[in-house]
Amino acid sequence: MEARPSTMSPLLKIRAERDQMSAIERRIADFLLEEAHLLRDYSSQQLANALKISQSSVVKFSQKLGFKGYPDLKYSIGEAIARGDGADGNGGNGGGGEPVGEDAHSALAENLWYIKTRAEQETRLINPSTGIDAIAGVIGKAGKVFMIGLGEDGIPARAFAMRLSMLDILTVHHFDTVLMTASIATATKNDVLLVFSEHGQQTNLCKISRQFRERQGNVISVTRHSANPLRAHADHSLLVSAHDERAHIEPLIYQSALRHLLDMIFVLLCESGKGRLGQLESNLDRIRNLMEP
Amino acid sequence: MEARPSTMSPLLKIRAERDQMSAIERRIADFLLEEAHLLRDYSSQQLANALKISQSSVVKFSQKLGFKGYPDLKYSIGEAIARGDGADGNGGNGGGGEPVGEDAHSALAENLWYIKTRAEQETRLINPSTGIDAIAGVIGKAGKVFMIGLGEDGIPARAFAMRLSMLDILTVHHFDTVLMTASIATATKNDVLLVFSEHGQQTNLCKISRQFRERQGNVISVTRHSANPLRAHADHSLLVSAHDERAHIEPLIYQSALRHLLDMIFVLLCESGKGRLGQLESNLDRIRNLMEP
DNA sequence: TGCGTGGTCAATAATTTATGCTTCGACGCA
DNA sequence: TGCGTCGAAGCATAAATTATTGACCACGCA
Repeated sequence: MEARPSTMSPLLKIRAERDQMSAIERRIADFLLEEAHLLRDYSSQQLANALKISQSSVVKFSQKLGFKGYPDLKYSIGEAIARGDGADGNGGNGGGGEPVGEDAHSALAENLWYIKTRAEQETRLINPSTGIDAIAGVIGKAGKVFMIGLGEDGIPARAFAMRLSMLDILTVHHFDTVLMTASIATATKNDVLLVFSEHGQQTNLCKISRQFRERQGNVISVTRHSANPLRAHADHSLLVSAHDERAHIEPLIYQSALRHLLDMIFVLLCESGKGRLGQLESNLDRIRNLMEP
Repeated sequence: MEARPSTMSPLLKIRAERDQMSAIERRIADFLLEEAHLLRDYSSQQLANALKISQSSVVKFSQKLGFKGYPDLKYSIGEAIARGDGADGNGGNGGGGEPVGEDAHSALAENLWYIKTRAEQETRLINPSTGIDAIAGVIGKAGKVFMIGLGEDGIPARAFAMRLSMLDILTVHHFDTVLMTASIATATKNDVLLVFSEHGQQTNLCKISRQFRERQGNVISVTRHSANPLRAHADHSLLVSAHDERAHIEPLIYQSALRHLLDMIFVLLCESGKGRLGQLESNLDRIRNLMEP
């Protein structure tokens, strides 16, 4: 049993999991995020009353998050508030110790980076390290790696595909379900399919995943941390948590957090020995030769 | 009755009152002052056992100090510890930075993020905000925006192109110098060309830039912060600073810093009024419609 | 010695939390 | 469409924790 949700702010964790929650759980989560400071005088029963739900739901909520029970959650949130963590949006710069930028641009840049940092932390929390290892292992041992991502999801897919190619991992990348359907006809047991889809709702991608699994391939989904059919069809899944109320900001931080996750896996692959780094070096050399002279 | 012992740290209060306490109370006080961090997993009964006293003494102790009861005291001490208050005497980690992650993965992830953060800061420093404004202005007013980037440089180019399209900015993106050469035949005065090239050494890209300028277009180079020919041929330039001795890491942070820079520009464009956000919204809606039903 | 006071504890009442069981609704699959 | 499975929510209740009560003891003082 996991003793406690790491040393990280429980509020961060709650935000991270929020998407994957049921309606009632979300009610609790929102209350905690908004009104955390009121929690001190709330018993689980009172909290349940305030939200018009049953007391047991509150307890189960706490346990699902990895706390021993409601009092443990409450205690932990108390700590977080005292620390100035989370909750207030971007408020008192609590953690980083960065000096505040003097001009508008610096402020904007810092703020954006701060949000990205939070998303990265949330994302880290929801991807168990055993899962990441497993995924790195599967990719490292794969025969062929197939990748697909539509629209904006195609970008990280392509970036990751390039990276893998540099490690001499045979990678096939498509922007297109039709081409991909054709490609996976050649898939066999040791192959891997990475499916990128922020919301995981495309039925076409689900179909492709199913076909791929019928051929004994390993499917890895890469989606937002929400319940979604794509994830359900996958052997492994990578999850991303990234939130901002502004619709034009959210995609930026989604991509940033995802990128970091993939970077992690790339680094793990690089450092998994087996001369990966040597392969990378020689590929870089060849590219340099091609470009410069 | 005093609802709560003011806002003063409970540990201070305990120390203050310690001298006027009975022997047993003093036992409790000392334990709390010394071992406050253990309190989290102690119920009033357990604490009593540990001190070989009765549970009711613990409760009465709490109430005497002005707390509603034992849980209230416990909560309050939890806050105090989180705040770094009193107790530990030597001030521990000075109150600054983040706690170090517990497992290898967290450490790796945090370290990588730290390096990215540094690169972002460096990058911010070398791009004058006037330059960024100018570039955002040029793009915002452009007729067509052309983009090119070869190999890995194609990825941020493509990502940025997608973003601009969402703002109803007409964008043409190529991975290929040949196609690009053809495309820019249509370029005119208000058009913009963004050239992505980490090292800025490709002569083909320089040529394209030159041709583009001959047609009165605006050329923006996106390169590393080094003296390079591409930059020399551009009207504006975006610069990226990203360093790491490990060859497999450096590209990651280069991309990250670059991405952030482009994100900044995107946000500036979004917030430059003129109904940009509205356009973005409606584009997002249309995409959602296309994907889901 | 006898009395009042303050402190402690064991027993128990009250409250709070955790769990088992049941029902309900969503979803995948045939 | 219908069926089976699964998870989520609530109710009832068991378990635990916490708060209170009253008895007992030690001590100071008249």
